Amino acid sequence: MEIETRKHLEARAKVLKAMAHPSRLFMIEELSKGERCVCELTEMIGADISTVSKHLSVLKQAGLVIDEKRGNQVFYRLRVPCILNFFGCVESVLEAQVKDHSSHLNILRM
Amino acid sequence: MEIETRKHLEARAKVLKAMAHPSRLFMIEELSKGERCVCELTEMIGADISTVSKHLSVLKQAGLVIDEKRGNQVFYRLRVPCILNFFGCVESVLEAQVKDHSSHLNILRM
DNA sequence: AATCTACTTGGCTATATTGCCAAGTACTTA
DNA sequence: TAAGTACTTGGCAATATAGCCAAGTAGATT
Repeated sequence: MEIETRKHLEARAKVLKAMAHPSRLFMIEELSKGERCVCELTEMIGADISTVSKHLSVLKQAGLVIDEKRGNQVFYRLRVPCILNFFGCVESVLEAQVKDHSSHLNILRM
Repeated sequence: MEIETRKHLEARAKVLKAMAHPSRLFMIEELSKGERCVCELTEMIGADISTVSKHLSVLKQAGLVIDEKRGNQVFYRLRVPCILNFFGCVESVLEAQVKDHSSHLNILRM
């Protein structure tokens, strides 16, 4: 495999990896509705604020969100709006799994 | 956060996590062109066959691929064709990063 | 200035992931 | 049946991730 290909794959993997956590997915969904401060996300997620802050920093490192300090709060927002379309496909993977599961059940029923 | 929401987020995170590795992204791309046996993928990736086999098993667990044994080879193929559209958005994240980087350079130039 | 609120960062432990080698399975061919 | 090919699985060491607490920073309030 070429070195360029590998670098490109690594860059894409980094973005996906950043999204690949339940709390971070939640944040992305929530931020798709508009900007949120760390304290709002913390309350919704119900983890320690330091944990939430670190998750947000992962999203920021991956280029998915932008932060802006206003007063003593820090607001985060999505940097790329299309992120959400993303989930359509993830859903179809999950639906295919459900389908397979039920067809297994059908086989058992026969 | 509700328990249902959390479960759903975990399911989606699992799919993304399975994709979030350079070699596995490569496999997905390659499989989008058609089925491939483990040995073909192994040669392209250049890792140990056991490593490649384990990566494929991660993709399978996540419901992204299906395997079929024919003779003494095992062929893998994508289970959900839309996976590739996925990457359009990842690309736009990466492009946004490049843009930001170059605007930083512009600032330095001023 | 002292205190409060909202965060970030360091440090730690527990847990998960990665990738290799070695060993096992399952077909195929000699 | 013996040996080869194509895989999968177990086991291990190195590395990365997750989440909490404690400590630090920065702006707001008293």
